[in-house]
Amino acid sequence: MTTKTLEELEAPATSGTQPFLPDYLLFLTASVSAAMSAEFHEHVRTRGLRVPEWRVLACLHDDDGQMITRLARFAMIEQSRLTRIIDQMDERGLLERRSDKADRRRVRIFLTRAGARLASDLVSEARAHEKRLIKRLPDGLGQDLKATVKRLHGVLWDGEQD
Amino acid sequence: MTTKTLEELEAPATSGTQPFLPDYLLFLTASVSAAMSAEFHEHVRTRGLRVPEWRVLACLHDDDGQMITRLARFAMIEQSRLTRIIDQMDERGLLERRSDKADRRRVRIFLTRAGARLASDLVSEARAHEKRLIKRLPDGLGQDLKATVKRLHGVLWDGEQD
DNA sequence: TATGAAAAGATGAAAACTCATATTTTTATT
DNA sequence: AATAAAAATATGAGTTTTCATCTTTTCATA
Repeated sequence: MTTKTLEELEAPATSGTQPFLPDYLLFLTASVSAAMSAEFHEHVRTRGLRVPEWRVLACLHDDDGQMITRLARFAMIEQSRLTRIIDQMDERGLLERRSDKADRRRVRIFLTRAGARLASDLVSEARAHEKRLIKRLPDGLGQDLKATVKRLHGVLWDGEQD
Repeated sequence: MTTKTLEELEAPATSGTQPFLPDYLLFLTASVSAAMSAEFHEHVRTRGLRVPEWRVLACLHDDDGQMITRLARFAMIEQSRLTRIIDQMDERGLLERRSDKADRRRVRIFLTRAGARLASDLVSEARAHEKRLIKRLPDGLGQDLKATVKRLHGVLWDGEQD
C-alpha cells in the first residue's frame, strides 16, 4: 500500500468540460440494467443459483434442447464457461446433455423434471417481480423502456443465426 | 462427460405457454446493453484495458479524487475487487491513492497525468463511437433509448448518497 | 469520555473465469 | 474421395473474482 498523504490543492484535474458519463448511452444503459436487476438477482441467489445459471434455466424454459453455442450467445456467457456451468447444473440434476444425432459435434441441453420445475417457478417469480418493478417507476417509464429495448433487441439480433 | 445418446421424442418439455425472455424487461435490457457495448469494449481491450478499468478511468475523468466505495458503486464493481483493480492501475501508473485527511478511513483516487490522458482519449473515442452507433440504428431508436435510460438513471439513483 | 456500532478499505483462500488450444465431426474444395 | 477449413465442445493453466473477515478510523450515545 503506497498511499500518499499530500495535500496539494491542485487545479481540478477533472474534465473542465461537460461530464461524460451522465450523457453516455452505454454507461446509462449498463447502469440502469444493473440497478434494475440487482433485486431479482439477489432473489435468484436466495434460490441457490448464480445469475448465469438462472439465465440458462430461463433460456431452456423457453426453448428446451438448445445447443451450447446458441445458449451461450443468448445467455451472454462465454462458451467454455458455459460448458462448465452446464457440468455443474448437470451434476445438480437440473439439466442433461444429449448428443445431437444429426450432427454429432453438437450437444443439446435439456431440462430435467426438477430443472423444469425450478425454471417455471423462477420465471413466475420474475414475471411478478417485473410487474412490481414497473409499478414502482414513475409514469410509463417502465413501459417506455420495455417498448424501446424490445425494438432494439429485435434490431440488434438480426442477422443472428439458428 | 455423460452425454446421453437417446432419441426419445418426448412431448416438448418447453413452456407450452408464451415464451418468457422476449418479453422480460430485465433480460431485454441486459441483452441490449451487452450487444451495444460489445464493439466498444473490444476497442477498450485493444487499448490494453479491461472493461472495469475503463469504467474507473471514465468515472475519474468526470470526478477525480473519488473514494473507493463511491467509485465501486458508480462503476458497478464490487469493493474488494475494485481495491485490487486499483492496485494494478496504480502499478501501471494510471492513478494514485491519497488518504483523505478529513477522514482517514477514506482513500481518494486520483488520475496521474498518463491516466488522465488515456481517460480523455477513451472518452473522446467513446463519444465518437456513440454517435456512430446511434446513427446505425433505425429512426430515433437511439435517442429514445437514451432519453429513457437517462430518466431512469435519475430515478434509480435517487436516495444514493455522497 | 468510554464504548459499541458503523463505515472504509484491505486481504486470504476458495471458486470462477478467461484464453488458447485440443478433439471430434462436418462442410467445402479440388 | 481426399484434404483443408470450419464448427461445436471440452479442457489445462493462469488470472480474476468472490466471500467472509480483519483492521483502522469515525460516529453515536449513554
